[in-house]
Amino acid sequence: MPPRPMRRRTKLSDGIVEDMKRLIVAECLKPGDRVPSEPELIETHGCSKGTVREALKALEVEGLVVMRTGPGGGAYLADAGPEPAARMLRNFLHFQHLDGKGVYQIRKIVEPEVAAAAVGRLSEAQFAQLEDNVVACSEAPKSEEEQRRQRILELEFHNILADACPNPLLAFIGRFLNDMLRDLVVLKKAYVPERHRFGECNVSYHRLLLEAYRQDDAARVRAIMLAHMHDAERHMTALEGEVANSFLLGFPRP
Amino acid sequence: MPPRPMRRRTKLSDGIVEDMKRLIVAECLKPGDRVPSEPELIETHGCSKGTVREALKALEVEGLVVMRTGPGGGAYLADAGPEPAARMLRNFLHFQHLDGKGVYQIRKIVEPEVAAAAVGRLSEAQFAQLEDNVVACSEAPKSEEEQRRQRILELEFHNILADACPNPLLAFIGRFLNDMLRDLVVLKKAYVPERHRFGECNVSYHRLLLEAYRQDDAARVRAIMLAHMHDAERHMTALEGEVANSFLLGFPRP
DNA sequence: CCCAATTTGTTCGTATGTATC
DNA sequence: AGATACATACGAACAAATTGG
Repeated sequence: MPPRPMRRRTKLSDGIVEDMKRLIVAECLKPGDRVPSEPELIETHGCSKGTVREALKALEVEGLVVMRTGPGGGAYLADAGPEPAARMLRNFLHFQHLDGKGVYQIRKIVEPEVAAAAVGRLSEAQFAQLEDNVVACSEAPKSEEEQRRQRILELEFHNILADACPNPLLAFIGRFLNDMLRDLVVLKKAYVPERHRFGECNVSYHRLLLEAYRQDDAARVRAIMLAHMHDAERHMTALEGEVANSFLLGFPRP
Repeated sequence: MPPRPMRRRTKLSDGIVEDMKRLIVAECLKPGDRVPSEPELIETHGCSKGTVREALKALEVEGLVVMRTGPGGGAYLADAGPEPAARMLRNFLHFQHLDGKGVYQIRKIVEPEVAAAAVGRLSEAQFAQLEDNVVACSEAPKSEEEQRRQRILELEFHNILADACPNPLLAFIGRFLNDMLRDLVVLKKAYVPERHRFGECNVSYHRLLLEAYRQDDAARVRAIMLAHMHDAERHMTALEGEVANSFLLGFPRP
């Protein structure tokens, strides 16, 4: 009786992926650690090179490993950063429809929480970044392109706050929303004077936030951010024509 | 001048993945549509089977395509459900540390918003599901195992509300948090009588919610849910020993 | 700077399973 | 039932990249 007449329902490579994940948790592997190389996996799983390559590819797409060539190369555990999760979330939203109103429905509740959580956790370097950001956003834009870059800079202000947020999932959500808005802003041709007023409002809110942060006043930070979000939503919905419904390709990176 | 002497920096399969994504957005492909099959991709990209298989595998992991064997088989576009994004988010959180307190920090702001957004959008079938859920959770559990299943059922109550939430991203976050808590509950040995009181509190909140939903009272729904979350957090933190720090393996599906 | 070793990246040929007609 | 079309898997080879002597 042959040992392997068992009908297989799942793909071989999926089983290898499962085994690798189990190995990672079982051995408490940390980022930078080596995981079994192609020849080793071929031996341990008794399958061919192409199959283990598919499994490694899957883990690579999930952001769990990075592959390196050459001696000492192979698959190394990579701490899955936020990028793969954000990419999948964009894939998911590509087939849904999420408009600017939907983004702000979440942002209005998330950003105040992120901002409040960052109180007392801002390093001197981050304070400096925030101040630089405010002054850079205060300068009058000389061109439409410059105005667009300022708008992206304004979003960067919020990302700095997310950096200081100790809750990793909350920070992820905040950053994801910011990136989403950044994607929208490049695809939108807004009425320029209107956008100028928008920018002036934003930077004034940012100044107020900075002041409240210096006083470690969490309640005030939260209140200012909430007002900021309501105001931004108002501007956004006033400007918005339609929304980008293709998040599939990654965001344009500057 | 040959068309392809360009030095390649990225893997061949990654380029194919990019091309496929561009094709999807360019042709406005919808779920169920066919994408080029292995032989076609071999032809169009001038590479071998193994390479296109890696590319297809990557798209499969991202949840963008499903593969079918047999005649008429091949790669078909699948509307990327929430599962791949949730999986990646778990990968990400595996290397961070997120405790129950962190989960509830987000849940306290997300669930009231989800609940309020569901007001006026519950179908009759969903009302029936919610009512069935409440009565199922009202019965006194006869065993610890049954109590555990009731706790999972209570989370299902919130997932039904997320189903009725029209904001896809907000619903995703709510469901993700629920799944996370479901993962925690199976890994935790809680003090049984304490958990019993916990369950009674939960179901009474659910009853209040159901009542407010019948009256389409969004403000009351939001207020009840907020109180519910605060109460649940209190119970949770009282019960919690440690937290699962390995979300890598998928959630156990009942 | 080149050479050699090591490991991934890629190709081809072939065989098998599976679903459709 | 048989033929067809496609994914799945195996194995052997070669190419490219990286490291260290």
